[in-house]
Formats: sequence, structure tokens, C-alpha cells
Amino acid sequence: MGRDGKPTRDKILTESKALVLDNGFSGTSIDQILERTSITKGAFFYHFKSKNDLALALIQEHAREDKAEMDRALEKTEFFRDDPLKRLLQFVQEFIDTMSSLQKPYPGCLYASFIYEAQNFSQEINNYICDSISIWRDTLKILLHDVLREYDTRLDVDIESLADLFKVIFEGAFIVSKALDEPDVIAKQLIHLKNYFELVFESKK
Amino acid sequence: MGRDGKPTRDKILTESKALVLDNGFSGTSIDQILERTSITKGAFFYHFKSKNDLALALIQEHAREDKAEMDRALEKTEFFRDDPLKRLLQFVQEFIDTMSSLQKPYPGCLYASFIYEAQNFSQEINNYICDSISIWRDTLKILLHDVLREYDTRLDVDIESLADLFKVIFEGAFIVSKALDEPDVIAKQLIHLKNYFELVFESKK
DNA sequence: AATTATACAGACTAGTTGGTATGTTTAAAT
DNA sequence: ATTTAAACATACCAACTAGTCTGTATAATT
Repeated sequence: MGRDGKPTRDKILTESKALVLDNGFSGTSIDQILERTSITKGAFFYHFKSKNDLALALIQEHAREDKAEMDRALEKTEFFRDDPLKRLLQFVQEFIDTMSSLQKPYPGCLYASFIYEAQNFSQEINNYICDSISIWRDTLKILLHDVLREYDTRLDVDIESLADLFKVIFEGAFIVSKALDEPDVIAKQLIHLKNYFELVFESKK
Repeated sequence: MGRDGKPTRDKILTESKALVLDNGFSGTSIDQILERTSITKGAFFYHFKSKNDLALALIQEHAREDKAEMDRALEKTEFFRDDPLKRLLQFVQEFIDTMSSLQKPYPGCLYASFIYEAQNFSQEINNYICDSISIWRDTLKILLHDVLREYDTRLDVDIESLADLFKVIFEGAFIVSKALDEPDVIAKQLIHLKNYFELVFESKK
């Protein structure tokens, strides 16, 4: 009954995400999206009942991919579970590897883009962003507490904010990388995060 | 000849900056600005020949204040010039102090806001942002090289990216702070930067 | 007091915006 | 072959957008 709409919907999401990261959500018109996807208004409003509905779908999709990347890195580092610090360091290294082969600056993060025009969005969307970033905090907190069971810290550190530091550096690096048009900023900043982890923890005597 | 227009112009800049940080630049209409400032279209377009002209003025003004804060912190830490590490740490501490008394999340940074809709702006504006962030890099590089003359590093660090880390953490902390609606994120993240500086440098033997 | 340039007020416009209404095509199920 | 619902296409609209135009108030200068 009718043809398959998923490719169209996916195309809309992919192209509009790219447009939003360049122009902002308010700065991206539906007509622009239609041009990039070579579809028409009828098709667009068949898949999304409003522009705000597209925003919600964009964030949900981004949150899905975001969490998937986190889980992938978690799985790949399970091998080091016996040494929680090694695991933590390798966890960061996974993202260094991903980010060190960029030719152009990373297009950026939808969370950040949306946060800087948060008043245009429904509370539902803003909650979604809040929850998604909290997941990183909670996950990193677990990894850090595992480390603390076997390591001391060379100075007093607040673990919750140390968990946040991961996303903080990512988001900040995106912005500086885009501003300076230097793709390698992101990987280089993540190396400093890894350095900090290496320096702040020491084996219990 | 005619009355003083500076208060009006300043009011436009102040209110539109606040609006832009909440709604994005494209998401902020001139009518919104008129409502917030209680002026009329005639007054607005007397002071700014176009909306893009306002964008340029906003960035220039923000860059001015941004640099002023940096210079203020530099001056306040000149006292520690004999110990470059102490000076660097105190430099960071100055911003920790400023950011630790926030009741609401810091409204954010115009550079970041603009970067996420960069395609809507002229090259002149984007260059302005690039130059402004480069100033932080260059200034921190000087402070760091001063440190390196009297200290060793506990592990290999790239100085240029270490200089960038300052703005990276600031920008990232703004976003996470806004997303989670937690004002204290910024100061806490800056403390980690200070920690990192403390840990990475050690006195030459 | 008259002049003059500055600083603003407010009605107006052409183009763009998100969104709708109605019709048409597609392809699986009967 | 016919039906049927999903997947589009296209013309259209009201509201909003940035920007203009013409007129008026203000205050220092002559």
C-alpha cells in the first residue's frame, strides 16, 4: 500500500541536519530543505507535521546516534575492564582516533546549535537535550568511580564535574575548531583530557 | 544638533545581545528588538543600516568586552610575574571567581552562537570571530612559554592546543551549563583546567 | 529667533515564511 | 482488474520579515 517513505524521511533528516549546523534552525527555511532534498512541500509535511516536529525528530535522531557512539566506545574498551584507568584512557582514545582523521572541521553538535536558540523550541526538546547530556555525565561517573576504587587522586577533584569535562571539551573543541577552521583542534583537545586523567590518578600504595 | 543617540544605540546592542543568546540571530526579529527596547523602526535603522550591520556591531562590541576581560585578568596577575606558573594559575582563578557567583546559567557567548549559523553572516564577521579567538590562543601561548622557561612538563604536551584549552573549556562549559540549567558548571570546569596546569608543570631540577 | 543636522516616529511595501487544501501517483492486498 | 492507503505534487494563503519613505521632534549653532 503506497511506496516506501523511509528513504525520503531519512534524506530530509540528513540534509536538514547539515543545513541546521551551518545556518541554525531558525536560519534554515523549509524551502531550503526542499531544494537540498529535491522533494516538495507535500512530501515534507507528510513526514513532519510542523517545523517544530522536524526539530524534535532531529534531536531524537542525533541523541540516538550520540548514545550509539558512546555505547560503541564502551564496548570496545570492555577488554580493559580489569584496569579501570586503562579503560577510561582507552575510552577517550577511541574518540581521539575518530576525530584525528578529519579533513574539514567537524560539522558540530545539534545540542549546542539548539541550546543557542533554546527559546524557539518546546520544553520537550530542551528536556531531550538535557537528558542526553546527562547520560554522558552518568556514564562517565560510573567509569570514574571504577577508577577511584583502585586509584587515588593526586589532588582533590569533584567527580561529577570531572565526568562533565568530557562533553565540555567536545563541545568547546567543536566551536573553536569551526571558528578557526582547524579540523585537528578536536583530537588535540581530547588528548589533553586524556593527559589530565593520566595525571590526576595514581595507584594506591 | 539633535539629541544624544548613544543611549539608544547601547540599549539596542544590550537587548539584542540577550535576545540573540536565547533565540539565535536568525531567530531574533527586528520587531522583537523594537518591543524589548521600546523604540521604533525608524530609530533602529537610523543606528544600523541593516540587520547584518547589527550582527557586525554585536560581534565587535562582544570582542571588545571579551578582550577587556582578558586584559583585566592579565593586569591583576602581573603581581605574580616572577613566578609564571603562579601567574597562570591566578589568571585562571580570576575567571573562576567571576563565574562562581552566578545565580542563573551564564547567558553564553556570541562567538558560539554565531559560529552555529556562520553561513548567514558575511566573511567579515566570521573573520572577526576567528581573530578574537586567536587572541586568546596567542596570549595564553605567551603565558605558557613563560612557564616553560622555569618549569618542565610531566608529559609531552602541545603548547598551542594547551593554549586553546582555555577557550575550549569556557565554550564547552557554557553549553553544558545552559543545557543542564546548572550555573556552577562553568566555575567547576575552570577548576579542572587549573588542576591540569598544576599537574602538568613541575619545577626544573 | 532662525537655522540645521541629528535622532527618532510610524505608515507602508515587496518578498519570504511556515503551513494548508486538494489532487495525483505508487504499489501492495483483495 | 480493482481497491485502498500510503507517499507524494502543486497551487495557494495569511502572517511575518527586513527594509524604505516621509515626516517630526530635539538641541546645539548662528
